[in-house]
Amino acid sequence: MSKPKFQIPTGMHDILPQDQVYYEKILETAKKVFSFYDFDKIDTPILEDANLFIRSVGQNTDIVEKEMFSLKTKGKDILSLRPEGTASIVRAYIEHGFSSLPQPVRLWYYGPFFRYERPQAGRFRQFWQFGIEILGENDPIIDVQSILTMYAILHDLGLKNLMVRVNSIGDDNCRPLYRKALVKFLREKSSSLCGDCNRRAKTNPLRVLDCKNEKCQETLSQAPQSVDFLCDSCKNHLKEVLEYLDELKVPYCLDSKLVRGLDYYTKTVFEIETEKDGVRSGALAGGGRYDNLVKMLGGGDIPACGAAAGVDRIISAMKEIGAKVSFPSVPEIFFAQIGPLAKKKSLPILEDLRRANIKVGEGFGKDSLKEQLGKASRLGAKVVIILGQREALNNMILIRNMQTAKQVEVKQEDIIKEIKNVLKEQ
RNA sequence: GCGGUUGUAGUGUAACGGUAGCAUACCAGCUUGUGGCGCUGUUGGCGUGGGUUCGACUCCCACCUUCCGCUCCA
Repeated sequence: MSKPKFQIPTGMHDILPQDQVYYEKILETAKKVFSFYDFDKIDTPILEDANLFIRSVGQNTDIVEKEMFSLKTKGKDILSLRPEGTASIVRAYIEHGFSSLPQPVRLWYYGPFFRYERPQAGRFRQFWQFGIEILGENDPIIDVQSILTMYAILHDLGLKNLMVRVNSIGDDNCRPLYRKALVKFLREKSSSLCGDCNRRAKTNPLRVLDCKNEKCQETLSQAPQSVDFLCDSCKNHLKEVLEYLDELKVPYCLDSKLVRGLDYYTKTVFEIETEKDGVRSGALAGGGRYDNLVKMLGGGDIPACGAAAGVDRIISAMKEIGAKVSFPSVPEIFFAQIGPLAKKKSLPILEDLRRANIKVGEGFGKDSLKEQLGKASRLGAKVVIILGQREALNNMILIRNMQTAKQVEVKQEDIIKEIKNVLKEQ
């Protein structure tokens, strides 16, 4: 009979113990910033009604067209593994009547997201994101707070050469005008654009601007720019955003070609990446304003703004620059036991140590003292406490200093006190 | 979805159309109450399925997987 062989599904990965420190470090850093800016945590389910994403992210986006993991329940509902966070949070905002809370409502989240794509650098089918949403306020300072919150976290993680790219894609008043002008331009230049661009010119013209093809970029450098078409209110909004950014001295640039692949954005859009000598990392975080989404999903006329960051990508960036993360502390104390009676008494003693908040390792499963001391040594323990048959009978216990190889015998009831003394001396 | 790339013990790596080595880790010993080393030994592998062949880890095909690029995004 052959052994069954299971493999992790495409694009998924195990987060092994040695990588957990990175995830913890990022979460911890993010939490500090979130707490300072008064964000509250929210968790939403990993599965949602597929239509929630189709409505919000957009029917014609790649995410919806080909990247959703969907399934049908026994009740015939179509559910999808969440491909992003904003839609669920807006749903929760509406469903729980958050509009009756003091506005704006500031929320943060952290968790796994899923997109059915071909895996490649910084891209997986299950990936981790943290993000924020600020709902119920349309002041441009909120946009800048979203940017700043993400920037601060990346900065605090030690990432260098961060660059914020900002753009405005207008609103329902002015975007159609821009779109029209762009389509006209694309049609005129269609012979000097690649096939992909021509296809996208029809389905989602704004995204032609993203094309990586050099020849297309050359042509597109003369394309109309969205900022030139903004209506007065959008223009002012952008102007204020940039003014706040100037005050902050955050490195940023206005990138007229920055458009995002989700349909719900209005006005401000942004991405944060690292950029050194013209080499760009690709987005580590991104977001923008979405003033129409709450209404689109059945809520009130609530403006909002948000951002999300890719944890896996941040980790690659951290590893590239050799960012320091602290590894979990190894126990300084090791417990060794000899003989059946001592072994029986060992668990209660360990419990006493745990209650006294003393971290201690053990070598149960290895019964020879030699092996246990070997393990203690390899772990780097400074002190080993030894309970043998003799000590167990006399209610005594040995404390061995691993550096000096000296050991003393103390009463079992004094073990906590004695250990604390020894640790103090270290 | 398209293009390229990858697949040999847990990990890292060899070789060959004819019985798969090496290193490291793990486990067990080195006489049973005292140290990381050392020595000895054991366990464990050709991604899957077909085809060619007397014989395939090796050649061919398909699929799966890995990584990279396109698409797109975090």
